[in-house]
Amino acid sequence: MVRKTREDAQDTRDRILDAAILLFEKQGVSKVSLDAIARQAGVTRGAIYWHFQDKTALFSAMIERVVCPLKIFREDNLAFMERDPLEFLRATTREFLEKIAHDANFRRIFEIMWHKCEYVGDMVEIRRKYIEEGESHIDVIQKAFSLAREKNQIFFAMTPREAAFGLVSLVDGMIFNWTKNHASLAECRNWQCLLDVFFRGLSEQTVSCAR
Amino acid sequence: MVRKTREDAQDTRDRILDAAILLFEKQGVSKVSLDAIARQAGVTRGAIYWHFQDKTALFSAMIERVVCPLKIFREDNLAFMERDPLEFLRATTREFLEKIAHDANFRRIFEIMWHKCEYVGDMVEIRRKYIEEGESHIDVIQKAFSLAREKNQIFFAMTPREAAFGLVSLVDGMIFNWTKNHASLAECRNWQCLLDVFFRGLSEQTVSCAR
DNA sequence: AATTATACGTACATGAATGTATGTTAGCAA
DNA sequence: TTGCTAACATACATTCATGTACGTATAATT
Repeated sequence: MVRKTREDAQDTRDRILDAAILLFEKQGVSKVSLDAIARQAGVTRGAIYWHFQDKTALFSAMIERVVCPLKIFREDNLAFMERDPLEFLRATTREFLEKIAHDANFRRIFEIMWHKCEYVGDMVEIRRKYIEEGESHIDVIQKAFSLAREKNQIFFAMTPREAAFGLVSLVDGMIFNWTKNHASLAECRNWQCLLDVFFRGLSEQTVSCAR
Repeated sequence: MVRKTREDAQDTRDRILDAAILLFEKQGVSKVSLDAIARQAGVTRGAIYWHFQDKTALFSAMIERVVCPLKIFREDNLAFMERDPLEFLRATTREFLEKIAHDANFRRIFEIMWHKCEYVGDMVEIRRKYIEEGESHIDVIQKAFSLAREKNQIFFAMTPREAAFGLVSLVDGMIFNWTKNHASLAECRNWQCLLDVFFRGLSEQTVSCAR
């Protein structure tokens, strides 16, 4: 048994990545050996070294497979931002949180990235590439806040940069505590309220009262 | 050279922990060998195994040394909470953030704990013990929110538990993004504003206007 | 049909980290 | 002053993960 068809090979690759998610979540990225991943996937290390250059590349591919199809900041979404930046902020944030809440594999990825991984060496670059640029890149949030204020959708005293930092921090913190222990997973059901708290608090009081 | 005095031994122990902080931050907890720590501290592995049972115990001691003298939730502070819960929340949060902002060694600990450490096995228990219970244990925050509402200091629609989760998430997220890349460290100068945003947004609008 | 490249499995060589066992010296108590 | 033990250093055994070289059979290509 060797030399599978292309689809079989793709399936093997996927099984390797699935096995990696499982083991990384259980034992942490650095403590999982390639042999353990191989055995979990029902193959040998040879298969892993065929599909991936090394453990880092495997990790990177694992992230990429889940993050890339998301594409929150794809082009049509950017058009959405131009049209209604405030709703864009709410919608993308909601979409992101909903995804984490309901997509188990997606949530596992974040559990790994936030709690079962050490960001040193190549890992720093990987995080920057897939998470910051792909998901919550603060520049986009900042621009949306800037536009929202220009369009008189919301008024706030701080800079758009600071507002963006605040929103990202709140969301990141929620996900962080959310994925930390599954116990608090249920409590986060009404993250919507907490987002409302942020946006309401961000608005100046005149606006808050006028509403 | 052997058999130092008791003070020398304590100094050796401290130097080992300092070396561990340095290397953990640079290379991540799991990638740092005990030999590397020993060499950085100017001793051998023998010294480490004398002072600590193993790497996990060393890590635990490293955290404990920095976290324990903090004691945000010590008894007099709990009395403070009973007296003025809302100010207690603001003050402890501020104290905590100030500490991280200005105490380099303290910040390094959090950089390690949030970005250079994998929480599996024993590490889960260590995090729970020193960080959750010692720093931002949500139960205390929750109780403060509950008291603040009883004393008519603040009105909010959600449960105290949810409010506490929100505050902890915001602070955690700020620290997370703060320690992630030192670039955003400067941006967090006005975290005070972001906390105001949260507390203002938390308040019902009637109160917000009345103020 | 023959060839070639693919998709792995197998085997080995290397290095590195851990734990422990044992040595050694100098403070400290009697 | 003599043990005794604290505070390490040294040495060794074991395990384990990695990388690579090589084998191999089959799908794809020609």
